[in-house]
Amino acid sequence: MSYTIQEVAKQMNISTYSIRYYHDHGMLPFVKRDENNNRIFEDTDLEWLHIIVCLRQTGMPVERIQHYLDLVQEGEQTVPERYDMMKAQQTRTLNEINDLQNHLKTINYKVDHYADILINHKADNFVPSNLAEAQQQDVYQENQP
Amino acid sequence: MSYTIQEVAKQMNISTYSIRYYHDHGMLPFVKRDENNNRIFEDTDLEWLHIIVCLRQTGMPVERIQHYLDLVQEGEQTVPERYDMMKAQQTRTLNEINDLQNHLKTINYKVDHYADILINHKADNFVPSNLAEAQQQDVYQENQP
DNA sequence: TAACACCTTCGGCCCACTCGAAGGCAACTG
DNA sequence: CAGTTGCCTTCGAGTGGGCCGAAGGTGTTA
Repeated sequence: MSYTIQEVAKQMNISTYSIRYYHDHGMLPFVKRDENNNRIFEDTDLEWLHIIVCLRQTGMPVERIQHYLDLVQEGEQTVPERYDMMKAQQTRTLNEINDLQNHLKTINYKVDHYADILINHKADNFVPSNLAEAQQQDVYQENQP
Repeated sequence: MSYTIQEVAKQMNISTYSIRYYHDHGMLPFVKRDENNNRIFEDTDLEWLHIIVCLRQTGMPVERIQHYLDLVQEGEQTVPERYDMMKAQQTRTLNEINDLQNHLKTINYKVDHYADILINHKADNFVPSNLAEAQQQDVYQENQP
C-alpha cells in the first residue's frame, strides 16, 4: 500500500508540516516521489515514522533521532549504542509518566475541590444563612491557585 | 520562610530563567524584592509556582495559565470556569499518560530486542555456526528502526 | 582592594514546528 | 475549454517557551 502525506498525517495524528520536516531532515530516507513530485509513503516509511513519533513524543531531540536512524542503517555493529539509547529513553519515559501521575493528583484535587464548591452553591437555597456564610468563608480561604 | 530564586529553582527542579519568565509575565503576583532588588519568595509564592509548574508540565500554554491565575484572583464567581479548565487539563493529562504508556511499550520492545541480540552475540563462541548464521539473518531482518 | 558569588536587566538565540505566499498539476464543472 | 477546487510543492518568516551571555550592581570573605 502507498499513501499521500495527508493520509499519513491523519493516520499518525500529526501535521503534514511535521512529516515534511522529518523528511527534509533526512529521517525518512526511503520516501519516494510520484510523477508530480508528491511524496508517496509505503508501509516501511510508516514504520520509520512511527518510531520517529514515538521517540519525539517521549522527548528525544530530533538530532538524536537522526543519529539513531543513522545507526540503524549502519547495521549490526551499532546495536550496543542503539541499546543504550533505548534504555535511556525507557528510563526517561518512566520518569515522565511518574511526573505526570503526580501532577495528575494535583489536578484531581483541584477538580474535586471546585466540584465541591459548585455543589454546595447549588444547594444554597436550602441551606440556613449562617452555613451559607461559613461556605462563603471557605471560598475565600480557598481562593488560592 | 523566604527563599532566593536559586533556592526555589533547586527545590522546584526548574531553571531560574523559567522562574523569571513566569514572574515577568505576571504569573507570580506576590513576589517581593529585597533592598537590592533581588526577588524574594515566600511560601505562598511557592504554592503559586507549584501549580504553574504542574499546569505547564501537563501541557497548558502560558497564556492559559495566566488566565487561570487571573480567575483565581477575581474570586468566587470564576469557580465554574476554573472547574472547566481543570477538568480539561485532567482529561488531557490522562490522555498524555496513556500515549506515553503506549510509546513505552514500543521502547520496551526495542530494548528487549537489542538485549536479545547482544546476549546471543556474546554467546557466539559457544554456538554452532549454522545457528550463528540464522542469527545473522535475524539481525539483518531486524535492521529496522 | 580584590576576588568571588550572587543578583539584576536586556536582548539575541534555539528547537521543533507552524504557517503563508506563490505557484504547479489534475480532475471535475458550466 | 476556461475556471475552480483541491491537493501538492518550495521557500522563508514567525512562534512559544524558554536559554543564555553580556554588562553591571551589591555584599561577603581573604
